[in-house]
Amino acid sequence: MAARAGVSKSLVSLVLQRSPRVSDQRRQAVLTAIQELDYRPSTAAVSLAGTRSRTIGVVLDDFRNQWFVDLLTGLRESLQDQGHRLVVADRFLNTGLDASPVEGFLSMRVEGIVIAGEPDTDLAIPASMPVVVAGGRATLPRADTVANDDRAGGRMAAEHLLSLGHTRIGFVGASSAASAERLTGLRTEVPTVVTSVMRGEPTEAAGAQAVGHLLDEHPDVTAVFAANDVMALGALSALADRGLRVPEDVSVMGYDDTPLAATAYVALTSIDDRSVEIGRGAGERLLARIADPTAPAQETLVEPRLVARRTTARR
Amino acid sequence: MAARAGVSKSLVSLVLQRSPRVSDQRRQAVLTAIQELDYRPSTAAVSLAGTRSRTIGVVLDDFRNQWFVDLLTGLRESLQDQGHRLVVADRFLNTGLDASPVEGFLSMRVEGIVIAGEPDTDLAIPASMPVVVAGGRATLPRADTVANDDRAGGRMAAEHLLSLGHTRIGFVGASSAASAERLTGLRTEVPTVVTSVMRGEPTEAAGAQAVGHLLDEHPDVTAVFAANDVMALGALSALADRGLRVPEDVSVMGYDDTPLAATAYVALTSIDDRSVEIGRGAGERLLARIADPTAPAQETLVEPRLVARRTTARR
DNA sequence: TTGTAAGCGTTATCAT
DNA sequence: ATGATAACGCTTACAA
Repeated sequence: MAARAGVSKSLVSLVLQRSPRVSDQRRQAVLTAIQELDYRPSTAAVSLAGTRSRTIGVVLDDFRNQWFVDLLTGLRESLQDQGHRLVVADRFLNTGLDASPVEGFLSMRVEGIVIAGEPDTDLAIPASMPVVVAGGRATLPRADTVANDDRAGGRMAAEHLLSLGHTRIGFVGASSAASAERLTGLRTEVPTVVTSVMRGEPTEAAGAQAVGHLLDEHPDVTAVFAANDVMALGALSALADRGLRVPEDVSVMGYDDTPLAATAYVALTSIDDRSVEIGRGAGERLLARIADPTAPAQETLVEPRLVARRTTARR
Repeated sequence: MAARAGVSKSLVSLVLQRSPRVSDQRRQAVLTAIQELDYRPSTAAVSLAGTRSRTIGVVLDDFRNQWFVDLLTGLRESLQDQGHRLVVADRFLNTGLDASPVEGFLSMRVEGIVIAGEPDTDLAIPASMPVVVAGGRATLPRADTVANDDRAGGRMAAEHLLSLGHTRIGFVGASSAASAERLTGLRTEVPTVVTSVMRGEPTEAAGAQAVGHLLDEHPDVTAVFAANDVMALGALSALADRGLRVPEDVSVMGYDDTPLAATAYVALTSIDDRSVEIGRGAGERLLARIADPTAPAQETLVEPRLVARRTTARR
């Protein structure tokens, strides 16, 4: 390549790395040659020859969870802007070629890994690899963690419903750590809360069933806090099926502030888990970890935020 | 590395490539050495030394459009299973480092690119790069295209509504090619269709507004076909605001069969655009294109499928 | 079937 | 400020 500019490869390399120790004249020569040849440095060669790959791997637990969109935004702000390339994979993206997404990342010699969501315990990440878990509750052995403060979110939900005059408050959840934490938060403010916690995944069906049980046992409940938006949606269905109006008869709120909740049609009051912030924080932690691999693992909690919409109203 | 197995690098290479011309004995030796050393071939070195990168780039127009999840599933089936690595980027994923996701892909020496959704016209893809547009209407110059047959979908919507006894049918859309095609399909079966097409993006708000106009002018409409699920959602809102029940007073259907439509709460009748199938098809086309770069660009239409749910009912 | 040696396109270390 | 040269970790003829 470099022949075109009439200089050595080393000089090209220096220009590419924006080194200041290059005369403007030579720099220009190289730059024009790059233009003319439509030249792009081979990432393969760069990461092979260089000391760092400048690449960070992001493992998504599931592309269907939309919160990763915001998480990525945050990660970009803290990582990409520092000159790192982001490579995204979900649990299945390159299986077959690799046993797990992590395999692929290791082959790519990524400098660090972000696990978005609940980490698979059997991910087999070498101890030397900097890792941060973003948004997941389960903490990986030596990994930093940046997550939503679910307990604070539960308290916020309580405060919101109390401020609207509700006293008979119900909770519907499932068997996840997040659900449990959110209930704990709620309970600190509303000790009298009545609950219906389903076993298994927090699905729409589970939400519908749970709210059914709840109302069977406590028909006087005037507000329901669901462990997440999907369950809240199930609750809305079940309530409608029973002829109960939301929010006139029963107030409903969810958690996560998913796009679903934000639609005008659903307009669900929810707790925003601040995914962008979590992403940014995770990126920063990862950089710190890379800079100092011996630093002790840290757990950061991000304060959530209430988003009031149409499904909650004054009693 | 290879020293551990007591063989040459070439032999290791052969084993890695699953070459049959290796004695079982040596192969075993290499395999155990790999285990013991926890060795992983460097993708950088592999793609630098090899003739092919075995990598395909996928450009998503927007991570917020969930249909790419299914598209990826299809792509995996046709591409990944053929030994190709998938690298996903959206329009913003690595900008800053690269001018566009395509820049990054070129640096990675991808063997082909899949544009998922509407292609940015200024993507600047070299003529020599195999490209297929998956799911987008706008066709890139020399690119193959695999897309949903929107016109057929429009006809299906018509048949569905007609079979339910509707005769006064309305359409709400926006200014996108897909919207126009879907209307065209509808119109072939229902020439008397009344329409309300908004300028701009097909958003929930646009859907609500459009259905408002439609009912103002044609209060006798008994069924509304929206250009997509999001607009349909807007329509549902507007209808509810007017005190009209769905489907008792008005039937509503959308297009795309998004996760939203599939929820029990919304239960929207929709047209499934068969994204998995589109992904698989796009992958196959891309492989064909790579195999024969001179082949003329082809346009493939995938037949959609009606998914009847609660928002449409017999008149 | 296995080994040898020459690259692949960069960066990095010395020189100059 | 610039260049020569040796890596980087593989693949791929070509030899043996």
